[in-house]
Amino acid sequence: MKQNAITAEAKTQRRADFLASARRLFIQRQALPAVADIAQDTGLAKGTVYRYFQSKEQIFLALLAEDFTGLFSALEPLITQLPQPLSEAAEPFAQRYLNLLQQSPTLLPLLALLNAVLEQNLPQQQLLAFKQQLANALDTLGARLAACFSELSPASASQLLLHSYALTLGLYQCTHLPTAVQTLVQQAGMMQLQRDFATELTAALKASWRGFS
Amino acid sequence: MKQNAITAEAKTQRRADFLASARRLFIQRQALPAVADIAQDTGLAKGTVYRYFQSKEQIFLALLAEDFTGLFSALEPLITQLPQPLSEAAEPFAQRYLNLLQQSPTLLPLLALLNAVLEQNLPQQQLLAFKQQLANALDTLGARLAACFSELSPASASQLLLHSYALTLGLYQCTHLPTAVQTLVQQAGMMQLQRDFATELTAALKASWRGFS
Amino acid sequence: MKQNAITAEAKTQRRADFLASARRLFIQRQALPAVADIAQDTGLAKGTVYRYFQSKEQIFLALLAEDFTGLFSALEPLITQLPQPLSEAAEPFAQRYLNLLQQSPTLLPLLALLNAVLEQNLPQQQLLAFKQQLANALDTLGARLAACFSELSPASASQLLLHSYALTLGLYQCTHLPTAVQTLVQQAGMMQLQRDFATELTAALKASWRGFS
Amino acid sequence: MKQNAITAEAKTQRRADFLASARRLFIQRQALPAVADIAQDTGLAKGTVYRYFQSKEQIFLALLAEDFTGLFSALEPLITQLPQPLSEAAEPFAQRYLNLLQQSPTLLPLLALLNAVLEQNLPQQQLLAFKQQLANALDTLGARLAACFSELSPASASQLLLHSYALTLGLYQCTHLPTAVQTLVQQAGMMQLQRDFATELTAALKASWRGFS
DNA sequence: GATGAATGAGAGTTCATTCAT
DNA sequence: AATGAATGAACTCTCATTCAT
Repeated sequence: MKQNAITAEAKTQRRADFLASARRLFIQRQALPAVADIAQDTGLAKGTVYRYFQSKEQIFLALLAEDFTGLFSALEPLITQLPQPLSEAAEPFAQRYLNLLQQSPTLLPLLALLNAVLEQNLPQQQLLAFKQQLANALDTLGARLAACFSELSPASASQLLLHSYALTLGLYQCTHLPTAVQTLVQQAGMMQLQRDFATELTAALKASWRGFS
Repeated sequence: MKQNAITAEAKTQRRADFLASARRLFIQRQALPAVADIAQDTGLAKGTVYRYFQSKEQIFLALLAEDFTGLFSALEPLITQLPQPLSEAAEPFAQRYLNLLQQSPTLLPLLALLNAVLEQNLPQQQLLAFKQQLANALDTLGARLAACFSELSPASASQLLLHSYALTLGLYQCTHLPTAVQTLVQQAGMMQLQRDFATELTAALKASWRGFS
Repeated sequence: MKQNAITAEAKTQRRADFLASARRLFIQRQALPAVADIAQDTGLAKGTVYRYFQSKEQIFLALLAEDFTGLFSALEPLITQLPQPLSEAAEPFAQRYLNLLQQSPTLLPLLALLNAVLEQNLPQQQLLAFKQQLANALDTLGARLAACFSELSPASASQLLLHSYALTLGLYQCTHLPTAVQTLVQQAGMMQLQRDFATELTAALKASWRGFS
Repeated sequence: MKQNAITAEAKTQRRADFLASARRLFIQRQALPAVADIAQDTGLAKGTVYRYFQSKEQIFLALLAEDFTGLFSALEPLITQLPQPLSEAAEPFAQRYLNLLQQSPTLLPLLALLNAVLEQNLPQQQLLAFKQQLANALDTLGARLAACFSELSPASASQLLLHSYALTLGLYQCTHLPTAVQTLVQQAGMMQLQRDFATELTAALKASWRGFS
C-alpha cells in the first residue's frame, strides 16, 4: 500500500499522478486505457482511482481541461505580441500556435474522442460545463485579441478564434493517420496524397485571418 | 428465412438494405447501432450481415462513402455555377453546401466517429484506401474549381477545398451538442453561448475564400 | 462449443440445464452463485446464460416458480383426500405437506431471499407478476379446499392457506440455522433450544386449522 | 474531528449514535445503508464505526436486538392483562401487538434480512447467541403467559408464542411489497390481490390461539 | 446463402474492511 | 480514539464475431 495522501497537496499530487499515467498510456496506445491499467501504472489500486475521479470519462475530460488550460494561458501573452495588421499576424501566430500544439500531444486526439465517445458517457451537466468553460475561454481570449487589433470587435475576434479552433480540429482529423497506417503510406510511396498538418494549418489560418477583417 | 440472394443484383440489393437499416438506426439513436439491431431492422439474421460486410466498422465506412459520393457529385455542378470572383463565390457556395449537408444527416456525425472509433477496428488498408479516395475526390473537385476561377491553380483550389472541408468538420464538432444536452441548455437559459453551425460555417467560408486568393 | 440448441425442445432443455446448475450450486453453497459459476457448471459460456435469462435474478425467480408449480400441483390432489372435518385434516395434511417441502429443498431458502435480495434487483413488473401468480394459485387451491369442506367458504379457505403458507415461511426462518452453526449447536450441547421445523409446523397447522372453522 | 469518547458513557453514547443513524437510514432507504453513509450521518468517520462494531452486519444485528428488547419488555405487561380464556385473548392481544410492531418499523424488515443476508457474514457464534437470546426471551414470556392461563403449560405457551412469531414474520413477507411496486399495484387496479398485514395477522392469531388450547 | 446459438473477453464500479497517521 | 485513504475482490452484463446446421 502506497503512503496515504493526507495533506491537500499530497492529494493534488496523487490526482496528478493518475492523470499523468492516463496521459502516458493514452499516448502509448492511441486509445483510451482501462481504469485498471491507469491504476497499475500509478502503482495504486483500481478502487483508489474512484476516490479521485467519478468515472473513467472524467479522467480524460480532466486531461483535456489541463491541455486547454495550458494552451490558453500560453496563447494569451502570445496574442498580444503579434504584428499589425491582422493579415500579417496570422503567420507568426500559426508558427507559435503549432509549437504549442506539439507540446500537447493529447489535446487534439482527446478532442476528437470528446465528441465521439466521451460525450456519450459523461453526465450531461459536466459535458455542458466543460463546453461552456471552453466557450468562455475563447471569449476571453477574443477580448484580448480585440484589444490589440482595432479592426476587430470583441465579438468578431471571438468568432475568428472559433474558426481557427475549428480549422485546427478539422485539419487534424483530415490529416492524421494512425501510426501503423503511416508506415503503410511510406512503403507504398503514396506520400504525395498525405497532407501535412502544420503546412495546411498555417496556410488555412493565413487565409482565414486575412479574409476576416 | 428470407429468400437467398443468388443473382448479383439481389446481393447488391441486400447489401443496400443493410446499409439503409444501419443509416436509419444511426440517425434514430445518434450512436452506432448494434449489428443485431441492423439485422433485425433488415429482417435478416445477424450472421447474414457478415456475409456482406467484414465487420461492423465496414458498414459505417460504406455509409460514409455513400454520403461522400452523393456530396461530391452534387458539388461538382454547383461549383461551376458560382459567381466571379472567388471572394463573391463563398456566400452562395456556403448556402448551397449547407443545403447539401442537411440532406446527408449522417455525413458529419459519421466523420466525427471515423477518426475516433471506426479507425480503431478497420484494417489499415481499407482506412487508407478510403482516405485516398477522399483526397482524390477533393483533387478532382479542385481541378474543376480551378477551371472556373483563373486566380486559382489546381493545387491551391484543392487546398482551399481541403480547408473548407476541415472547417466544416471542425465547426460541426464545436457547435454540435447531444439532443439531451441541448434541452439542458435551453432550460438553463445559456443559449447565448451556443453557436449556430450554419451561421459560423457561412462566415468562416467567406473569410477563408476571401483571404485565399 | 456445445452443440447449438436449435429446436424448441433443445432450447427448453438448455434452459432447464441452467436452472438445474443454478439449483445445484445454490444448495451446495447456501448462497446465490455467480452467473459465471452457473455457466461453468453447465459447461456453457457466461454470455449464453443471458440468451435464456434476462438477469441473474430471473434465474432464481424461475427456480422459485418451478418449486411453486411442483408444490401446488402436488398439493391439489392431496387436498381433496383429507379426512373430515377440517380439524382432523390438519395433521395428515401437515405430514404430506412436509414431505413435499423436503422434496423442494430450495423453495424456502429462495423464498427468504425473494423478499430480501431478489426483490431489490428485479423489475417491478416481474416481481408483481410473480406475486400475483402466487396469489392466484393460492386462491385456486382455496377453491378446491372449500369444495371439500362445507364449513369453508372459498374466501376463508384461501385465507387459511395463506396463513398456513405464512406459518411455513416464518417457522422455516425461525428454526433454520446455517449448516455450520448447527454443528456448533451440537458441540455445545444446546440442542434443547433448537426447535424442529417439522414438529413445530405440524403443531402450528393443527392449531391453526382447528381454530379456523 | 469529534472529541474522543473516553469515558464508558461517552462510548456507549457513540455506539448508540451509530445505531440511531443506521436505523434512520435503513428506514429511509428500505435497504441496508453503506457503512460510509452511517458514519457520515453520525458525523464521524468510516473507520470509527469499526471501533464500535466488528462488521456492518453486527450493526444491524444490534438494531434487531434493540427492537426485540423493546418489543418483549412491552409485551410482558400486556400479556398479563389479557381476558380469559385464551380464545378470547387473541383479538385484544393482536390489536396491541400490532400497535407495538408499528412502533418498531425496522423489526420485521430486519428480521426478513437476518436469514437471507445478515447471517451470511455474521460469525457463527454471534448468530447463535442472538438466536439463543431470542429463544430464551420467548420462553420467559411463555412462562408469564402460562402463569395467567391455566390451560397452558409453560412449554406449550412458549410454543404458542413461537407460532405467533412465525405467523408475524411469514405474513409480513407475504403481504409486504416495495413502495414502488405498491404504486404499480394501485395503478393497475390489482388491489383485490393485495392482502393487508394487520387484518391477516389478527385473523391468523385468533385461529391459532383458539385452536391451540 | 442464411441462420442464430454460442462465445468470452472485457470493462466499469461498489463498498466492506484495513491500517498508517 | 479518530481518521479517511487505500484496498481489491467481486460482480453483472454487452456485443462483435464465429461457425455448425
